[in-house]
Amino acid sequence: MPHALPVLDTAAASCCSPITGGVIADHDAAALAAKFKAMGDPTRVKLLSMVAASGGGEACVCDLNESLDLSQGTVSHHLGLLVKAGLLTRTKRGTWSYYALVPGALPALAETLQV
Amino acid sequence: MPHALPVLDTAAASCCSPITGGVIADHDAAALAAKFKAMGDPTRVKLLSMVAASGGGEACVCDLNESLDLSQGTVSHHLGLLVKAGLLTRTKRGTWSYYALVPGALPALAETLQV
DNA sequence: ACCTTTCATTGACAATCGTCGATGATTGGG
DNA sequence: CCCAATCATCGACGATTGTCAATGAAAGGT
Repeated sequence: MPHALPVLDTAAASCCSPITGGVIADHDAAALAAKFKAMGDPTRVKLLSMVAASGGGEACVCDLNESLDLSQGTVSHHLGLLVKAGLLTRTKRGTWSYYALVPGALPALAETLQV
Repeated sequence: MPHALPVLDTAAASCCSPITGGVIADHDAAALAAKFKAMGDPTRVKLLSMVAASGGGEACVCDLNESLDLSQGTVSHHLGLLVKAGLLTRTKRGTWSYYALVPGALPALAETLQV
């Protein structure tokens, strides 16, 4: 390739190593960020942990509420965010609401962090 | 166990399955949430991806800047947040700044998401 | 010595977030 | 039929966030 632009060439050589590939697409970056954002709050991390650790993989709001020292409305709000992010599911049985992990959601996220 | 409190017992049986254990401690929840929060923005996810995909594991700001359609100051701000969160390191060489992944930081996070 | 380049930092602004109290919607029981 | 319990939703508030334009700091080249 004759007539390459020498100015650009030397500039690149002196400073920048090109991004070699594997850079995430905009759409995927947004989707990933949305899930991480949902986990970017201590209360929601604790909620996920409680649900994951609860027997049968399900937890009732009455459990989650009383061990969090937050108003009931606030806890409900956090749970709603986790559902909207695709990390939890909500099932109403009678008067009670039960939350469970979306199967595979957290492992799928973990995958994106592996080398 | 005689003399268990029947009211509490039946209440628990009708509603709540107890958190069986393994619930994350407050301090750990906060630490985890801080890292996830740092990844809870599309721009920062792309930055991490670019650094991870760059040759030699290092990326210069001049690279990162020009492919992001954001002001230089904004990109620098995001990079600073990722450094503060313990996900990236910054090394100045001459006029240029190079960012690299903190070794093991992302795999450690991935570990916390595994079943 | 000056000027340019590279990058971090500051100040400012709108937008979003976490929280609460209060209200609303369902369900179950007397 | 009404009442109590469970939980979601709403309105409001202070605090934090993402962004930019502008400025500051340090290094290199001429």
